[in-house]
Amino acid sequence: MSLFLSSYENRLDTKGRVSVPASFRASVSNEKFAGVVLFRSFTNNCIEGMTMSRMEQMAAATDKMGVFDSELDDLTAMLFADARQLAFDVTGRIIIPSDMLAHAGITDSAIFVGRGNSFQIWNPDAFRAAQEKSLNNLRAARPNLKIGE
Amino acid sequence: MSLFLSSYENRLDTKGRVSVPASFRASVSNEKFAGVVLFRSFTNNCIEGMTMSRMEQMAAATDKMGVFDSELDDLTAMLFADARQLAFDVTGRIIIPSDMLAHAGITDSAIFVGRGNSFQIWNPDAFRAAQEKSLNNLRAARPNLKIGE
DNA sequence: GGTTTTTTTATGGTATTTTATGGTTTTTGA
DNA sequence: TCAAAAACCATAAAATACCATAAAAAAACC
Repeated sequence: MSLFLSSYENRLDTKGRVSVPASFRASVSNEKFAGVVLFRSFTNNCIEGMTMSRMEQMAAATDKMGVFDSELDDLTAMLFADARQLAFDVTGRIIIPSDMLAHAGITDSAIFVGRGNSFQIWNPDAFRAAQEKSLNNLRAARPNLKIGE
Repeated sequence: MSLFLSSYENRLDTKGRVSVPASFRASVSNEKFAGVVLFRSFTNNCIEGMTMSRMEQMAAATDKMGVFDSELDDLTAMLFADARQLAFDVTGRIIIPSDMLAHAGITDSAIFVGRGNSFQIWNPDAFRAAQEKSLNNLRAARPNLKIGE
């Protein structure tokens, strides 16, 4: 799977359709499902997005936990119950459900934000503010990311 | 097997018929049994649903427990004795048995809730309350789900 | 290097199909 | 024979596919 990189701001039309950035579509192009899976973020006021195969990996990961585990309940409730699979139309657009738009405070335009193996969709202004905050957090405390094991 | 994602609220008609959401039917479409298996949840006031092949996986998983385990007795009683297989009619509807409706408190409408490899059927109001609770739980403590090994 | 041409991408509107849902008729089986 | 279940038919609403154009990016050209 190729990575979701960079940020792209696109307009919503009257029917709520919005183009998924071409470069994101390219990242999905060799998936069997030609579209994306979205769900409301429970950490930010934004929408989380990923490929279907990534979602299937999530399901496989939950299978390794106990089937009747109560912690798992909450997680699968938000991950799967809230998720929507949205196919691209011919020109590469999706219609973001209105409850998700409300959650993210998106009205007339949305910004698609690359997150590596996934992406997010934000209200453009809210994103810029959050981005500023992330920068300050990182300056205050350098993260401990290791590439070699 | 494709995943059960998202939530769909559908009405029951006077005869108790309710449409299984089209996307759920799609998840079942390459199964040999064109329908679903339901049983009463013993963790929530709802109905558990899955494909026949998932049910077979469950049977295989119970084999890993001791044959004369007393927990297994109760589990298999609910899983297999209580389970009903319901075929879709031409338009994709099923009739949910009345004891299951009573268990879930479903009267005039039901919400089909994706859970990844399975799904649930809830009273819509009860589901929304439970969902709110899950969201709060997750916000309080971020779950630790790892996809890489 | 700058200009023109071509291609890709984003966006707007319309037509078609699918889906949910209500009702009626036929079949089954007790 | 009668009631319950299954099959059949019809329709409105929602979702999806289709077509057409404008804007932007990339490529080709001088």
